[in-house]
Amino acid sequence: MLTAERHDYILNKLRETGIVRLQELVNELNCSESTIRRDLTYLETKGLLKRIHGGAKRLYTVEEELTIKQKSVKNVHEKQLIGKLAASLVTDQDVIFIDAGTTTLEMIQYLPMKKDITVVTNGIHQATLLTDLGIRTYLVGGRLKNTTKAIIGASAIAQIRSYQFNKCFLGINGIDTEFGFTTPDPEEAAVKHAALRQSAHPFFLADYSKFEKVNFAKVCDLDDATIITAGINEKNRSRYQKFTTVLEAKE
Amino acid sequence: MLTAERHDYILNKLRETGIVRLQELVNELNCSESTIRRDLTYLETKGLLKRIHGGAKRLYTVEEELTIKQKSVKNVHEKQLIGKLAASLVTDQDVIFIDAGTTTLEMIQYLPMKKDITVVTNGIHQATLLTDLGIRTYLVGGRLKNTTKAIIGASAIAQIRSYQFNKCFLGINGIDTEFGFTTPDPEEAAVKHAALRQSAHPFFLADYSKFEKVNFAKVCDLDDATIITAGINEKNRSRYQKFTTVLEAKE
DNA sequence: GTGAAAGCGGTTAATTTCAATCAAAAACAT
DNA sequence: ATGTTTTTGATTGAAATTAACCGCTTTCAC
Repeated sequence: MLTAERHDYILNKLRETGIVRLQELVNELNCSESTIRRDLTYLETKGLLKRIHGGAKRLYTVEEELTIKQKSVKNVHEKQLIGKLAASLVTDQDVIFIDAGTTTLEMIQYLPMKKDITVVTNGIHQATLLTDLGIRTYLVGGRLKNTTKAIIGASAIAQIRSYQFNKCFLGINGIDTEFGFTTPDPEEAAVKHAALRQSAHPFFLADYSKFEKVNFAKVCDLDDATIITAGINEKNRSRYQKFTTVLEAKE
Repeated sequence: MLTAERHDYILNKLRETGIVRLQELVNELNCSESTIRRDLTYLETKGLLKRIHGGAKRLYTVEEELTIKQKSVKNVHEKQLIGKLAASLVTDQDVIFIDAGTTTLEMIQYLPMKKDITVVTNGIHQATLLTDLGIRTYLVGGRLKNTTKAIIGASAIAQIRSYQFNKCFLGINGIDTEFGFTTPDPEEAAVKHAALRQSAHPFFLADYSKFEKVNFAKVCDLDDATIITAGINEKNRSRYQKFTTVLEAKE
């Protein structure tokens, strides 16, 4: 039994049942407790499951319980640096897409210097803030997702397809050399993908915690977009620069 | 039975029934009283439920947030009465449109009793509140108007035209026997008109201060929709009842 | 009121699960 | 074949989880 085989087995079982017991896995996979423990620990560092006493569970439910406000507390400083750098890339006359999410929210406050821009967004909070700042704002229509306050669904994607953007700024949950850019919700991934395809210059905004993580739904490959980050360690910087452009925001 | 499994079970049951009894859980989960007690205590510290004598209940953070938002609004009491009456007109399986504006906002808090409804809205605040209450919500896309946080424009109208509503609930600024329903912004009037045309039963929500007023842009004639109001005086009631149905909300 | 029943929090001891360590086994490169 | 790295399985004491028990408070019927 190969390591990767066990990992697949565990993830598949998790996807079906939502929860797995360590002892069950020991029986079903015919290996020792230690091995399963190691597997679970590894898969947790990759962000693919959540370990619990006696086994592991899918983190989709956990993801839901975190509200936007709780999330926005994390890595605020890095996100502000990223936001500042991202906003500096926007020039006059630009038509840009800004994704829902906490990281992209940070860039909006730095936008007003750019007098004449048009912004399309699928985030409620983004839209509110943008109009408050007097920026010409279009909100994409469609179904509203409760947890992230993002507009998703076929209608949203159809609308995005009818626009052309100079740049788009997307949030992302996981960045991995093998699996590319990933996010937990397939519908959100589809929206991001649509925006990306309509953009001349697509950017992903991601603080250091997003690297070496994999989520359920893939948006695109690493070389399809530029990464804007901050607080990244030396190892990850050199590793990911081989695959795509990595812009690092500093003080 | 793993800890996390029990927690999920408890929270799900709570979400459905609103209240759980400790002894019920002991039977259903096959574990001791102490264990359930510990679970409930833990979940309470996490802010996921409220312990009560004999079990636990769901907590409504949403209602508390409501009271904060309501402060800067005029004629709150009348608007609440109107909102309650309007919500009572919504039945299971309905697909309804709710307009942007403060009056329509009041009706949303009374909606959750209606289990299975779908709501389309052009108001940012409406959309946020609706999803918080767990109602299936679609936001119309288009340009976002700064002052009222309403979505307007050709794209919004085109989207509304692609839906069919059982009912629509619209706010309005002026009601007059001669000029009908009017509002200051022609673009908002156009959105209201579009929603009205797609609805089997259109309603206008208006407190007493809106009668005998005329604004710039006309939405439709008096007999095109039903009026839901409160605090109206005797003279206006008899006058407007000649033209259309007037529902009056009382204590 | 009064007593019985139900519910409460805290303590305890037994059991299960955990992380860390180490040595054997397997895979790999030279 | 030899040495090196990776993977695995067994063992350990520590930590977490559990059911059962205790004395106390609340609730309810009479």
